[in-house]
Amino acid sequence: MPSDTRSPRLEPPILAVDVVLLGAFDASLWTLLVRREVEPFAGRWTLPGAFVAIEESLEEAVGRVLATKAGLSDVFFEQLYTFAEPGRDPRSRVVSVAHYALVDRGRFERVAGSAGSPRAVARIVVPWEGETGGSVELRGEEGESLDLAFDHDEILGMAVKRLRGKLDYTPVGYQLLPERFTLRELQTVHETVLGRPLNKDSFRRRMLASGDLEATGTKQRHVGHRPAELYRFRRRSAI
Amino acid sequence: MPSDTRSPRLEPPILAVDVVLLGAFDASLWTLLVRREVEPFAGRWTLPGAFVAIEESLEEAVGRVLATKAGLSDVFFEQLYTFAEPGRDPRSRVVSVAHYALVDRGRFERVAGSAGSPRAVARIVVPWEGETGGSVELRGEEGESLDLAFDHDEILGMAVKRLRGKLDYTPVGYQLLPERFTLRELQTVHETVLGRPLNKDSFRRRMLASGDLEATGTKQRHVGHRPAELYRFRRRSAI
DNA sequence: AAAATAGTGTCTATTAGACATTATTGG
DNA sequence: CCAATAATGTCTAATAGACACTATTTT
Repeated sequence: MPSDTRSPRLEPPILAVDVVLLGAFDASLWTLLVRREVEPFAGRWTLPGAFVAIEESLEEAVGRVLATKAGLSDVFFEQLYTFAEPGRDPRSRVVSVAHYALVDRGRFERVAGSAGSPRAVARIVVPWEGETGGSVELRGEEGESLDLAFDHDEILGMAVKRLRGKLDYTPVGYQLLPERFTLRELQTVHETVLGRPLNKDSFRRRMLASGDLEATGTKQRHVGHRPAELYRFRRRSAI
Repeated sequence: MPSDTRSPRLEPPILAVDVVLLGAFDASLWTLLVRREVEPFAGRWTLPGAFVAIEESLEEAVGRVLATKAGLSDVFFEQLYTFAEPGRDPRSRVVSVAHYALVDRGRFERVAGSAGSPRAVARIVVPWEGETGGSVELRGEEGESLDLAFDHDEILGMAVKRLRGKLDYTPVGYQLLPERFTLRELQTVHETVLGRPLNKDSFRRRMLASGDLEATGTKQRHVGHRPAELYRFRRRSAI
């Protein structure tokens, strides 16, 4: 809310949200795409998104996108970045507040399973290490390369970079797992997000020392080897 | 850019940028405020901001705010977060893309020195530790408490939190120092931002090992003690 | 019993913190 | 010479990585 009364002519942009829905399994990050029906970029793939309604908050709009395009509710998500270049949409000025959302494998695959609808899941191939950042590549079901419309490749790259950065010092990784999980599953999720192997012993110690984990007292079953303890994520108490 | 053609009625919000201009010296973070002339909140303090013009990028708008309200050019800044709650401006829906900008003490004080204009510098008092986050307090010249209009206190708190988070793993701290600086000055800036003392030896080693520093070969002068080497920030080479 | 992974214990390497010592300037 | 801070060297504590060994399940 600027107090500048001498500012240039006002621009009434269209406000939108785009959502990078992420899952982490089978040694890859995965995301949900929808096929665009209308021009421009008709027939091309995009991130799921929607225009923000009057009197609707960004969070409500994201919730609506997740419900409408993915059939999901109660999903963890966070604001990522706002994309507002004047030329990013050839029609008119569209300001998109990008978000990323995280779900566990089961929920992600249920979204993917609803065939026939104009959506797809794509495997994300990250060609850079650490938090270097940059573009990522997308592969469809047959391993074919997928191109995104608008600046959505940039949004996707930023989502991966942000997730990698947040993984170490926030409890964001738990959002990619079901309620109960083993330490090995947690490590695999971290390795998938970070794109590199982690030391098992050190990872174990670090996670158990974090205070974020609570043993459920139950173990895996029918796994063909010694079953691992199942843990639950416990929100850090204040202080 | 959503492909959802069934979305609800579109809302043409007003797009704005707000800028948290930060300096770090005298054991505090400082920020620039402007006095609001018009209703609502006439007479109250706000962050400097402006509406975004048609065909103007967010970066251009931020540059314009820094030039107009602070007389600064070539300032480091980054996008912080987008505030879009429908009720945050009582007039109409204003979506503000908040940014934070960093300058060294000299540049900050030159901004502050232009008296008479409806602006002020305020000392930021952070009542929380680490990256807990939350509100911060503002103190004017005589130590009086300053209240901000709109949700600008929330923006300010988020800027401090973000800066603390980025300090350790990005070269953002150098933006708060002039081109040449001593290791002690760098440490003082870090301590000011983080709000806690740092171990001198460990800080020295860490900074020198980072590869971000280049000794200029010149030293401080007339300092009443052994003069320290002056360093320059060197951008990390790619790879 | 064999296969496979979970979980523990211990040693080593790396990094951070503490502290003593020397170095270099202004007064 | 004295005061003050820079810069170096060394010891110790904490943390991460490596690896051996034991434990518990299914087949």
